[in-house]
Amino acid sequence: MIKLRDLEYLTAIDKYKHFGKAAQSCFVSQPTLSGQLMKLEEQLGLQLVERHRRNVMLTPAGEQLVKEARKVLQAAGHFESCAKALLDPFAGDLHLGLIPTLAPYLLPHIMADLNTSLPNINFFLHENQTKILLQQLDEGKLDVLILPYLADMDKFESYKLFDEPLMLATPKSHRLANKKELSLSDLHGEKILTLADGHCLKDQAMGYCFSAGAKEDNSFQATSLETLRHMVASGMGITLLPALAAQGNLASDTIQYGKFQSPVPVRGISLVIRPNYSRMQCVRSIVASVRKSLSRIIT
Amino acid sequence: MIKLRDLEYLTAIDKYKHFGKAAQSCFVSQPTLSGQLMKLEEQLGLQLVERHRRNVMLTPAGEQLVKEARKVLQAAGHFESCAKALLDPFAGDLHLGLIPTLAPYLLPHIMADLNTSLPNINFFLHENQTKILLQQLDEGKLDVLILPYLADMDKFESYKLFDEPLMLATPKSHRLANKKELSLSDLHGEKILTLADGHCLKDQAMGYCFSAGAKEDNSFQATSLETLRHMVASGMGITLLPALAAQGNLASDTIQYGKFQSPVPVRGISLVIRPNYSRMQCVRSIVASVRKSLSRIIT
DNA sequence: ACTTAATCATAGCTAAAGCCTATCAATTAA
DNA sequence: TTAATTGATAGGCTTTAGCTATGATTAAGT
Repeated sequence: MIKLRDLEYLTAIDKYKHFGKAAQSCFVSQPTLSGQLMKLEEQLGLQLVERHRRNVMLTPAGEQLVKEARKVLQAAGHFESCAKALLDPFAGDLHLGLIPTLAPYLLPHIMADLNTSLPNINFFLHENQTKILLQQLDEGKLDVLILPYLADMDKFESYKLFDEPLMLATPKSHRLANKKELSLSDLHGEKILTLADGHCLKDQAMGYCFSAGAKEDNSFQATSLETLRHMVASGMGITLLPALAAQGNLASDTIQYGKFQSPVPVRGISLVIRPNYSRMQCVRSIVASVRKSLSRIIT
Repeated sequence: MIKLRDLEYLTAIDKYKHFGKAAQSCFVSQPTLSGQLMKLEEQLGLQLVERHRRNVMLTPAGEQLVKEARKVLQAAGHFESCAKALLDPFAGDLHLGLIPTLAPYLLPHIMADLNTSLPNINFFLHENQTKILLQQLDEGKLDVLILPYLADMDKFESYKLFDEPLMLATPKSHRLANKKELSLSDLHGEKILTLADGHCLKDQAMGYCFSAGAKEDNSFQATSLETLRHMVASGMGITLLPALAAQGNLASDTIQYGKFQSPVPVRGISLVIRPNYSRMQCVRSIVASVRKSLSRIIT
């Protein structure tokens, strides 16, 4: 295998036509350059340099190979400068995965801050259900997920970002619409509208509801939170909505959003990465940025 | 300095996503590849590979640098294949220098054979006076000279090709035109037309003439053998012409070419190269080819 | 749950290679 | 003839790329 150093020696000889000066330019002794060049010639099986006391010159083969050598060294130099440019741990592309019940409500609150604190990171956003996100994270297609951390994700590493309260969404006409001091136990006997299977929010929300004695309304399953919200708005039933989705008074004329008193049902939103993920500095910045953004919103 | 071997390891990891298999493809042990890759990462200051038991993947930086690495390796490969192509000692360009009193008369006799015996050599022909040719040979602008070898060329290496007799060129009307058993001493008292200074033929021819008691006609100096021939043809005088220039019966209706009896005046034509010239095999072929070509012409 | 297999990292060693200083040999210039 | 220049040679030192053996961790199978 050719060595890059030898190619440097060769180009230096071509430049200086003098072993001593060429060696000096390579910061080695003259015997070193002399010896290595001879080895290279032996290795290639052809003479590259014509040696005379007064006059060193390249053979035709040497001339031609110097051109090739320069190309190789140029490519190697590009490799190194490329590596140097990549040294900035706060630069490059980053693929961020979020679940559908979080992305549209969270992103408006965090992206501005993220782009400010990590100006050289290009965020690519991916919206999918938990299972798919985890698989893509594992495959390396995604770098970072933001989703509720569950026990079965213990092969990954997670950083808690915030707890998102679940709020009760009711039609204005509903009996719970104007109740103060709302508690989970108030759900007893209610039928709850839910999302379709696969959305982790469904499992979490129904977990709270079951334990409170409420039941799932099996007559319909919404494919998105917005569908769910519209169903509540049109009086079809009640549901639990994450705080961020309830915020902003969407359909506030027809829907009442109620806060639960303690124990407040929440879903814990975490940032999830592969263990050994290479850009930990970046991850720490993201965690800090999102926490800061959220602290202004979730009390 | 980056090492090409490390770049091979990196691309192998990219290909196999598996240290053991990548190492096998590079014909090294797994710990070797593992260690070298870690060194590379440390050297660049950035992580290239995300290591998991089940799943090895490149970091974004790694992905990008693998592309650069491939370019470097491709250039290196081209260097080596280029070297292999140059291995053939009987291929490539060769710059051949000849003097003006030889080139037009010798080349027709030798080029066909040279091109046959060295089909992959591209001969570039250069016609100049001895002094210039020697300087260009020394500078490496020329590879091989064909000219009369003189004592002051002892810093070069020479191979005798043939002895070219010098013939007497006279107008048909000249007193020596029809003389049989021509001898140098017959030149006694004659005035000899000569070439301009700088042509080595002038010095050689006049050397023979002086020692025979002839003198130089200072009224004119020809700049080429053809001019000289025309001057003889038009009755302006006599001169010595090299046999190859006299051959072919040029202007044979007006000029008589006479052979000298022994001692025959000759100029010894040699092939001259730099000592240590890299393509000796080629030189030997040229010498052999020219000698063979000439043996058919000069008796 | 325990065992086995797979896989990458670590430790310790060896051999080769690159580099150095000192010196030689050959040439050129004074 | 002498001194200076220049590339090659000799011998030794240090680094490093490579190996084998082993450890640690995870995935999978019984």
